[in-house]
Amino acid sequence: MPRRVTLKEVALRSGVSYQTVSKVINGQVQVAPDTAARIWQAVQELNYRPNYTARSLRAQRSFTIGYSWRPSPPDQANPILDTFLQSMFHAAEQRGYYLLCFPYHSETQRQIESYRELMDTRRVDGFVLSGVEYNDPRVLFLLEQKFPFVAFGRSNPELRFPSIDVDGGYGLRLATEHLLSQGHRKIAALAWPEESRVGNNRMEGYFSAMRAAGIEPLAEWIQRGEGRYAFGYDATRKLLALPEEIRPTAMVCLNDYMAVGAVKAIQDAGFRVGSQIGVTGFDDTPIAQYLTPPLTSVRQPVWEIGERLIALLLNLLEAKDVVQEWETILMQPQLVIRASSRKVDQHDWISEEVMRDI
Amino acid sequence: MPRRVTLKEVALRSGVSYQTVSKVINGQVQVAPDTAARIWQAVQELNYRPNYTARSLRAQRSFTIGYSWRPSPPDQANPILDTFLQSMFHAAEQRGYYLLCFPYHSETQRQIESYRELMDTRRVDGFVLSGVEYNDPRVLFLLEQKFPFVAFGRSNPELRFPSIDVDGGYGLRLATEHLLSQGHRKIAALAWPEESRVGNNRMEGYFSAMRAAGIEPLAEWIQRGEGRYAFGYDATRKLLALPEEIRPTAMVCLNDYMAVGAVKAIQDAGFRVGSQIGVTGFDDTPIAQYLTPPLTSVRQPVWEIGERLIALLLNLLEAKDVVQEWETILMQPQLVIRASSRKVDQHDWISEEVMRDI
DNA sequence: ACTGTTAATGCGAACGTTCGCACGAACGTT
DNA sequence: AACGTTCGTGCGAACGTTCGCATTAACAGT
Repeated sequence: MPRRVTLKEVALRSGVSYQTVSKVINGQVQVAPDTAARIWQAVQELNYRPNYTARSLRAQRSFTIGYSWRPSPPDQANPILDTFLQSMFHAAEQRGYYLLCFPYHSETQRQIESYRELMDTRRVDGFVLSGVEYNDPRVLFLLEQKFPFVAFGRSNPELRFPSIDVDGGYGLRLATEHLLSQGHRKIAALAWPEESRVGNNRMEGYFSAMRAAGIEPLAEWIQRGEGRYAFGYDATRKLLALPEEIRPTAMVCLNDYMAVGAVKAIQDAGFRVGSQIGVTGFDDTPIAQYLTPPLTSVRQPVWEIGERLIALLLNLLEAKDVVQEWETILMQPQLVIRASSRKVDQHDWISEEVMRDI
Repeated sequence: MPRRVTLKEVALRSGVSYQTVSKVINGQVQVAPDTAARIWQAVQELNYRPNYTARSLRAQRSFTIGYSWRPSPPDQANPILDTFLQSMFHAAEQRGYYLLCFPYHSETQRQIESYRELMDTRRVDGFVLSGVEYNDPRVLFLLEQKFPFVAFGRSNPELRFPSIDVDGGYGLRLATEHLLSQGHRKIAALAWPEESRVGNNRMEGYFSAMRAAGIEPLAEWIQRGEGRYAFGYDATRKLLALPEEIRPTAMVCLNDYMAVGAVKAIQDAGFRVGSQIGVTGFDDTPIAQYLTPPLTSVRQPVWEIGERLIALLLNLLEAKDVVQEWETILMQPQLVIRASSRKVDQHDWISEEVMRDI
């Protein structure tokens, strides 16, 4: 590990004071052309780079952003994590920042302690939050401390902070309208518990699309539970056991895992997914397109969200004075239509799939 | 954003010099009991925390570890990323370190530049690498610069650096032996190109298990290509088109995506997966257990790998003097047996699955 | 009472930057 | 020739720590 080159060494070599070197490098002053040339040459030859720590100490800024997220259970991977992280790294790097990632603690006390530690020791200049919920303790804490942050997701409407969210309602409206267009009228929904902010946003789209089509969803059609495979399977069995006249012929699911469970339950009950019973998921999990049948799902513009979150935060950090009023930026997801929601016959989508692969 | 509390303010409040406060906090000197009490009280009251940047500048260490990884294509998510990152964050936090994550650039020049930037500016004390290959440019660069790092994965045997790898050969041996135990003799392999170091390690397990059973694998059985769904599908069609006497009745796949493609091809060809043709994957992708039939796969001890990598690196950083000779630590994966490789009849595993879900 | 030892604390310097101000030289203006 | 301006450069200080050494006070041993 070669010893570091400092400003003083560059200065010595180019025959000026080290402060002058600093100013030339940062373009803060005009110097004689040959002085500048000597300095730049020395910088090249010695391969000088300013020590980030010293610069931070002086500037009282760390040029670092903190990010932590709730890990997904091992059987239910987060399909957007990789893309989301990379998009933030890229956006940050372009403006000279890096992301510091730190562990997620589930106990509130311990969690807040992590954030406090990083801000009090001045390791980070701001935070990115994700998965915020109603009365999120991190949001309350950071607002109280007046520490800069942005969030992926909304919280209580009265809490004002810069955030970006996917318009989940729009996504579910797309899915519901698509199923309606396939001729379905009795459409069920596999949803999350009522405390879920994200879940409620998405369900609004389902309700509004149904009502716009003149259909009032029955209470029996709304199944709420943990968003997992097992719940999707069980809930769908219940739905299929309803009397013929109110038995759903399609279902929208708030995530892909529930949808996969639903597909399995439908197949086990002897129905055909797509041609008989339509199913849509949410998230467009990587495996969704490889399922049998391929799953229709809602895809979020993840890369763009990451980029815009970082831009938002850095503008906040670098703004001198302005105190803004912040609104949530809503981004529109996209419906990826595959065979699980289309009323084409089974042979049809199989050959299509085969053709694409050959 | 409340202004920071410094050592001097604590000193003022407790009536000693700020240097003494520093020493007491770091436990470097013995002081009179009441002095210590006054200092600790002031620390409490003012909620003092040492400025990390100043400490780093003085210590010439950043207490930060850099990590970057090749992003997975959006249709083929990395199933272990979340767990791997969290395990490293936790291990690092316990010893007062954090992880700085930075973008992955595919052009070698640009990529090395990222590493150089972080080490030259002293932003990180060391790196974690993953997915290293033969003659990995990052490895060569860091070795040449004598900059501390550890790696997840092996490179050329003559390059010595601390690393941990999964014994992929062992994993494939387990899978192959399991298929042999189910009565299969003609077992094919869906593999990566010959340049793949990881692929070759895994294939050794296949070859050794086959030969130990007295079977010399036919060249036709080894299909090499990109580890994706489409390749798995195509390669399996070719395998199934072989003449009856050498047509494989089972196949091991070097990852789950190829295995999913293989399953589809087998089903399209009218065979039953599991009871007729056995399939195993690798990685235990989260969705593997929800497929039809559930996929037998090889699971890596990801959490432990992350923890041990960090421990290895921190020991390296904090070791005063010792120059060690480093060997690769091999960790053993685990075979998760599901219906895709078992010769039970179809009804059998369906009811088993249903029972678990109810 | 004087010295030697130990315990408790203070002081100055350093880590590598950036920033504001001052200083001298060169230049054009009256 | 004297005077303001501009240009190019240097100097001292500061950011908040930690570290080694110096200093003082207290105390025991002769």
